[in-house]
Amino acid sequence: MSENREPRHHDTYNGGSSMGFSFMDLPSLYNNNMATPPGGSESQTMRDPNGFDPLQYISFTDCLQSPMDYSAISKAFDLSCSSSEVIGLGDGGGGAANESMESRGRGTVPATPNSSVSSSSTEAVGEDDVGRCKKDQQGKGSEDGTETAKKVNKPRKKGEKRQREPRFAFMTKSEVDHLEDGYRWRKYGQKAVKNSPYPRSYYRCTTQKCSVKKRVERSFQDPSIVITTYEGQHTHQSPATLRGNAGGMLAPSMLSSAQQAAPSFHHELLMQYPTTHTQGESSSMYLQNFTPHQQFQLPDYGLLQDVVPPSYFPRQP
DNA sequence: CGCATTTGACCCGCGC
DNA sequence: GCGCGGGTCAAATGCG
Repeated sequence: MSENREPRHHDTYNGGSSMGFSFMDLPSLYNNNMATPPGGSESQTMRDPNGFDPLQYISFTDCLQSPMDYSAISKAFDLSCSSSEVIGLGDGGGGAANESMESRGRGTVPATPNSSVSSSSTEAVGEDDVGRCKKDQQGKGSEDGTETAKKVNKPRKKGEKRQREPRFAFMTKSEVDHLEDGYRWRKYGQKAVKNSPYPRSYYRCTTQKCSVKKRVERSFQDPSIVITTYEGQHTHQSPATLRGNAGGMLAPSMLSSAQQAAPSFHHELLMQYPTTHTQGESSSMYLQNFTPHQQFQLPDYGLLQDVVPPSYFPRQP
């Protein structure tokens, strides 16, 4: 079927400003609007009058490149936040994160290189596949034929919670849902998102042994914004990188120039925030002081609320 | 023909 | 315990 499978709803683009601002607008955006974190008395971190250094922003391809190292990411964020708006919070394990956000004076960003993964992943990496093995087992187990009704049944050990890989989410302003990041992805699912007209798509890296997944969702508040959440770490190099950046992929090294020229890169990275998300509790690193531009005020944040605590979004009166 | 996408069904965790 | 929502599977289908 060639019907446009992606409910793009161009008509709902909030006309004025689709593609209205770019990378370079971010700093001013922050400086202007992010002074008062919701729920917080006031912020202090965001002064960077002219200090926006694009190079301090890592691209998502950066993050995904090769053995993605979340500690590196956290460092990168450390960089960013020291100069502006993104703050990595030491995880502290689950619920502590929220608390620490509220209570702890920010600005001190504990460089906790391990924190992003420490809390949850002992075996998570590379083994998302609690589900995979289940399939094997199921395949063998269901040979008696009694399983017809249950296609998916997961012999997961009791008491063993599904392990979540560290997640890393980005907001990009893009016309296309599926951002070209140099890796090959296979779509394995799509779900309607509650309170949103836009579906969420689920992708998995097609490379063997690589269990990285990503979710792509369009903000219904601002349809021009795509929220991409990566989960897991690539165990390989980006195919596009290996091919010498063929295919129009944006290599990390190209980012800075991309910021200036945005060549064929039709999405603009607006925001990124790493997170480890362990089933039900966001933790570790949050975007802080994220007082979005009007455009980002999302009553229902979809994926965002998954990775960013609600208190980080402005409440609408 | 092989690979990617679509889509309905199913499982799981969580809140009530 | 039940219902809901999120996440995943896999058969069917489409496409190059």
